[in-house]
Amino acid sequence: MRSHYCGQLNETQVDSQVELCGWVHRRRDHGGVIFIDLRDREGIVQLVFDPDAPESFQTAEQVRSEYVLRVSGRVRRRPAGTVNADLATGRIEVLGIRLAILARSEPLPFQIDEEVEASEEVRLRYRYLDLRRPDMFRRMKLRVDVTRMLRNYLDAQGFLDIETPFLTRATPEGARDYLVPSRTHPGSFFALPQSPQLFKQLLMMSGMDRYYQIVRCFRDEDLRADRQPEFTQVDIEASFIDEEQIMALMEAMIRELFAKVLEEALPAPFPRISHKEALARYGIDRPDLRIPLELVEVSDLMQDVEFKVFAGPARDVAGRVAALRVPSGGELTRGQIDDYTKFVGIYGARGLAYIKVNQIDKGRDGLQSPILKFLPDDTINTLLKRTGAQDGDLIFFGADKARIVNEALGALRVKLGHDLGLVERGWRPVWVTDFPMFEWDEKSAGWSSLHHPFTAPAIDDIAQLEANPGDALSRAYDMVLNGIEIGGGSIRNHRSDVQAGIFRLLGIGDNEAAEKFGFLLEALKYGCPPHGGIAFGLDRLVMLMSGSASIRDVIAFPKTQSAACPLTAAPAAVDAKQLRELGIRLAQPPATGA
RNA sequence: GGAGUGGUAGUUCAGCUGGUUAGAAUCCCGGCCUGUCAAGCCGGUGGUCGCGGGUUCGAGUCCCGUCCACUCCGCCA
Repeated sequence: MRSHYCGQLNETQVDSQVELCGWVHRRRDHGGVIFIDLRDREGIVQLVFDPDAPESFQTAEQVRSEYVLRVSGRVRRRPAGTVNADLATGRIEVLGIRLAILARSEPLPFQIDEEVEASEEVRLRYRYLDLRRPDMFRRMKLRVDVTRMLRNYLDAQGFLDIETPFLTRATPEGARDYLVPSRTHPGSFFALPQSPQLFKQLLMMSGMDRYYQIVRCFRDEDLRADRQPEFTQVDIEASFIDEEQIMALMEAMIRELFAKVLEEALPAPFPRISHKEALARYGIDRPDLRIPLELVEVSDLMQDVEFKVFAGPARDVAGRVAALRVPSGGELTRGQIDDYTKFVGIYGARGLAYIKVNQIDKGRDGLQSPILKFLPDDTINTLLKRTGAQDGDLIFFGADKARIVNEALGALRVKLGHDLGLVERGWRPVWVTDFPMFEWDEKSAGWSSLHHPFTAPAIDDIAQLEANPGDALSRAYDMVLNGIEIGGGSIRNHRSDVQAGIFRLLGIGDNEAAEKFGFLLEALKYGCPPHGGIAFGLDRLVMLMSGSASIRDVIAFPKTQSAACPLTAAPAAVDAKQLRELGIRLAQPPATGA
């Protein structure tokens, strides 16, 4: 039916007969000559029809946008002066000899490849049309290139692609599960996996040694631009390996990925930063190193100042006072500063103090700020020195609980970086290590895992761990690229006593642990190799690599922010019969509509 | 659960402080046109102003509620 893809044609086919199939991208009817841009996934080529071939010319007159055509014709060089430099096939055209309309098309709800993009709402409703756009095809193709390269790498390293169940059991901790009712066990439910975590660990206990899977995961939590209810992980686990070996293997994989797919060189090795240092310098555990701004610790300078807003948090062990120097920030208007104050309010900050640095060699008189009168000279001098302030700068301050200061100034740092055009070009990967094992959860008044409950602690003395859970570090590591966490993993607990101790610390009683994780604790007793792994967010990785603003743009059929599919109108009510078979009765009648 | 932005022709948008018959571009339809490539020129069709209520002599515009989309906070081991 077809001899070439439209986009593959070039001058080497001149004078040869070709057969093409594709969609009518555009049609230009000059009365006596008709041009049709024929599009397939590989590109666009111009067809020409003239009245010398009356049959095909008459058919071409009927053709409309997005009709599906099959054409036989002769490739020829375009006449002088009519070459289109914007088109890959612009030096040639195909003189149409025979033309068949394979399918007609009604006018589309939106135009393909228009510079004015349709709204995402419309694009998702007609996703199959949206995917016809060359931009979207390129993204899907990039995703294919990425997964192929990752598979090749992992295969070459001896990792085995092994499938794990989608119908599994709900786990306490972690995200809300998507549940699937069991017909054969009325009243019981499967859960869709949040990740294949436990299965991949069990595979290590099975002696598979090295496992990987490119696998769908499900989490019933609220959505974001980089979060979908179903998403894809590159899930990896290996036995008899420590964190150094895993990290070396994985950053080599990502380096090779960027080198082969994007022809971009990533640093070797990736820089590393401890969780503690990341919070201190960037206020966040996934720093975007493209932004040159850093938080500066000034708690020690503010403990005895008159200004209570600073002195209070400075003296509080859980508090923090930090500064953020904005180069040339003196140019910010009062209105802009008000907007940034409003911005940090989102993160719970109650204000945003600042000092304008007009002329640094004039000391106090060269500065401008409502808080200046509260600060003694030596505090000001140390502050200026420590922040490296220069004439024309502005220094923002955050003072509150450390968590609020970090989140507010961390987010402000990123926002300022973008607003002021300070974001460096390129790729800045970083490993974040030395995470705390646990964090205190105010709501449940208990410890919870920062990573997940199967992560090994840096010390394997359970008594020591239980004595000071807040100080314990874990053997977890996150790979962060340009401020986005693209992967995270850890060395796991391979001793049942350590694992059981961690469950106790997390407030999971022995009975509950036995019921929910008994199979894991049991498996740990039968010769579990030391093991660890990592999981990459494939969607986020491809989003970054394609320069997309949302993972929806790299998923063929994504959900909206309310976790619905505009194309299929899922989720939807089901027949009463289906519910009866599952032993389910609805507490509320389904909302009627559609 | 919360904050913000948006919802007007098939599509992308404009519509001021409430005031006549809601506009533009594009798409679509018809006509002209033999070298265009976002072809051009002439003409035409196309509207539940998201939905419901309220204020008013009068609502696309103001108020209340609600739905949808997007961004963010919470949430996401």
